[in-house]
Amino acid sequence: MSGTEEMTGRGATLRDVANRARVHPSTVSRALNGSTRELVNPATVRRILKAAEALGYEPNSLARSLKTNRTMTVGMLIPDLTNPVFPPIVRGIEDALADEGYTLVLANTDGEPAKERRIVGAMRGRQVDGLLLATALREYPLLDDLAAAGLPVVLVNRTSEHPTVPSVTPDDHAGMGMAVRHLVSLGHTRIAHVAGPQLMTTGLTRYNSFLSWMRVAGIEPDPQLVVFADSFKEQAGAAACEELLGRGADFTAIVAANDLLALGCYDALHAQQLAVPENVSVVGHNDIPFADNFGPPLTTVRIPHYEIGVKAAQLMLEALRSRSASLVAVHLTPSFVLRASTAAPRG
Amino acid sequence: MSGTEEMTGRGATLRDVANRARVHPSTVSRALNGSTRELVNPATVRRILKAAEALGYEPNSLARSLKTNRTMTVGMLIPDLTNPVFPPIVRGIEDALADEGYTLVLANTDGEPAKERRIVGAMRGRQVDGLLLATALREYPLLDDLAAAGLPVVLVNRTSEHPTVPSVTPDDHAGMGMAVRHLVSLGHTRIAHVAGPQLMTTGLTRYNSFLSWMRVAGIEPDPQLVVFADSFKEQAGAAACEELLGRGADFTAIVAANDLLALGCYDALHAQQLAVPENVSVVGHNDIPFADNFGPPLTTVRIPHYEIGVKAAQLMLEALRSRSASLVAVHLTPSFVLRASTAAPRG
DNA sequence: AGCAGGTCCGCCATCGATTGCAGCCTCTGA
DNA sequence: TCAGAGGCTGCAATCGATGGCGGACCTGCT
Repeated sequence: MSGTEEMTGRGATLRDVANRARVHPSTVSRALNGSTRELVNPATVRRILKAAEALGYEPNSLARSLKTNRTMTVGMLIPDLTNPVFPPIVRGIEDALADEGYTLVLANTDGEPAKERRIVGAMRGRQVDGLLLATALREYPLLDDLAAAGLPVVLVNRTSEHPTVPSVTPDDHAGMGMAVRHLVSLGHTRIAHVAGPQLMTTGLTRYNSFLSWMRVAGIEPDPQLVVFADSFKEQAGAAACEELLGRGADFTAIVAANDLLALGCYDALHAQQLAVPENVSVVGHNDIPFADNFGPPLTTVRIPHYEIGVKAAQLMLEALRSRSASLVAVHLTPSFVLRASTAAPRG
Repeated sequence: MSGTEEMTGRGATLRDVANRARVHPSTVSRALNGSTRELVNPATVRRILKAAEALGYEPNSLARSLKTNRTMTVGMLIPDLTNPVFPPIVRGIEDALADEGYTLVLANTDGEPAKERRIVGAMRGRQVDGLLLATALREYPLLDDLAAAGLPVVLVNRTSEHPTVPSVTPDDHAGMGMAVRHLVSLGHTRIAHVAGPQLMTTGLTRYNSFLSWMRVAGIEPDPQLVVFADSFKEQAGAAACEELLGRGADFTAIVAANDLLALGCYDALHAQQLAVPENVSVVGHNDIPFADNFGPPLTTVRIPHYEIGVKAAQLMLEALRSRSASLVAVHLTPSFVLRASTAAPRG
C-alpha cells in the first residue's frame, strides 16, 4: 500500500516514475534521456533513476516513436531464411545495427510479388526508418515507389539494373575469374556452366563473367555447355546438370553459379555413377556453411556474407544519419577456397 | 494545387483521408476497421476507401498500438541464427503468425545473459504482445520475471526444469531410442555417446535417454564411453571425440547429441584416419539441412523443426486470444533417417 | 537593494489513431 | 403533426513520451 503506481499491471509509465520521484513527467523524460540529462539537477537525476529502477520502468518506444517520428527500426526483406546464405548476412546486419541501437525486423517474401507488396505496406505502416532489400531483381519497379516515398533503402547481395539506391554485393566478376582460372590451371578446357536465374543480377553477372573469363583464358565457351537453372536451389541444379548430361556434349568440369546448384550437380552426377572430382570437377560459389563437410568437400568461391551484412548496415546507418544516400555500389572481394571437388582432368 | 494533403512528405494520415472524404477522422477510422465498418453508411465507406486509396494511406501502427495496447508483434529470442536448426523453426513461426496478422521480431542472444536481459528489456519497451524463447536453460529464472510481468511466453525447442509456461519440444526420449535401437540392431554393443551441454534440457534428456535405452537393449553403458561437449557446435564435437579416442577405450559407434557434434566427430575420426562408417558408425540428431550431402551422408534422427515452430506459434496465438496459458508441454515425434554413416561393426 | 543572468523545472500542445458519448437527421407509427 | 427510434457521424478524451516556452528561484555584482 505504499502507493498507487504500478497497479496498472502493464509496465510502469513515465508518470508513475514522476509521481514516485515527485517531479513532473517531462523532467523524468529529460533525466532519462542522455542528451538532455544535463538540463536536470544531478540530485534530481539520481532520485529519478532510483524511482525508475524501483518501478522497473522501461520506456514505451511506441509512444516515443510516435512523437519523435523515428522508430529505431529497420526492415529487411529476404526471399527465404532457410537459404543458407542469408543467416550470416542477417547476423551481420543485426550486429551492426544493434551497435547503434537499431532493431531489425525480418520478413520472407518467397519471391512472391504479392507477398512482397503486402510486407512493404506493413513495414511502412510500422514506420520503419529504412528498408534493406535482399530481394532485388534486375527490373525492380518497387525501388522507384520506395524512393518516391523518401524511405532510405539499401540493396543487399543482389542489385538491380538501374540502381537508384546504394547496394552491397559480392564482386562476382572477380569471383568467377578465380573459379575459371583454377579449372584452367588444372588443365580443363571443356568447362560447363550451370547458370542461375537471369532475372537476378547474381545470375546474369556470373554468367557473363564466365563467358568473358573463358575467353580471357583463350577458350571459346561452347553454348552446348551452358544451362540455365530456374532457381538457385539444389533441385534446380540437379535438373540443369541432368540436362547437360543429356545433351551428350562432353565436359570435364562444371562451374556452378552457387553452392546449392553445385550440390544439385553432385546429385545428378552421382546418379549417373560419375565421381567428383575423378570424372567431373565441380566448383561452387558462396561457400555456404558445411560446404567443407560435403562429400566431397566443395571447392568454391568464398563470399564474405557476414561482412556484406555489416557493410549494408553501415550504409543504412549513414543514410539514416545524413538523410543523403551516397548512392554507392560496394563490391566485396571474394576469395578462393580449394577443397576436394576439383582435380586435373583424366587422360 | 488540388488540396493541401499529402504535403507532409511522410505518408498520409487519417486526417488527410478525412479531409479528402469530407468526414471526421473518427468516421474514417470506423470505415477502415472492419469490425466497426457496419456502423458507417456504405456510401460513405466507399468514399473513404477511395480517398484512402488515392492518398496511399497506410495506418500508422504505432499510434494504433499506443491506443489499443496491442502491437500485433511477437518477440523471439534465439541463441544464434546461423545455427542451422533455427531457420526452419523461425520460418514455421513466422508463417503461422503471419496468418493471423502478427509480426515476429527476432534477436540473437549468443547465450550471453547480459545480452539477453538487454534484449528482453528492449522487447518489453517495444510492447511485444508475447515472447517466444528458444534460449531456455534448465534453471531459467528469467521465466519467473516474465510470468510476473504477465507477458505470454512460449518455450521453443528447449524447455526448463520447472516450466511455468507452455513449451514445444522434440520427443528426445523417443528419438534417442531410435538411434540406439538402430545401432544395436546392426550388432553394435560398444556404443559411445557425445553428449551435449547438460545445462540445457536437450543435452540432459538425450543423455539420460541414451543411458536408459542402452539398458533396455541389455547393455550396461560404460562411463568411459560418454563425453560431454561444452556446446552444440562442430568444434566442441571434434574436441569431445578426440577426448574419447584419447581414452583408449574401444567403441564401434557414436551417438552424438546433435548433427553438429556428429560432424565434429567426422572431423576427429578422419584426422585419425578412421573411416565412417567402416571403422566407426556415427548417428546424429536433428537432420539439419545438408545432412544428406555430408561425406558420408549422415544417419540421424529427424526432428520436425518447421512444425515445432508452427506449433509454438499456435500456442502463442491461443495464449494471445484467451489470456489464459494452457501450460501444456507439446512433444513432437521425430523420425529415423537412415543414410550412410552407419554400418555393422567390423567382425 | 536591485537587477542581470543562469539553472532547473513545470505546463501544455502534440504525434496519429481509437472509442464512449452525444447529437442530428430521417423515418415510422399513432 | 409529433414522439420515439434508429442510423450515422461528430466531438473530445486518451494512449505515453517529447520539447518549446516561460516562470521560479538563486547567485553575484554594482
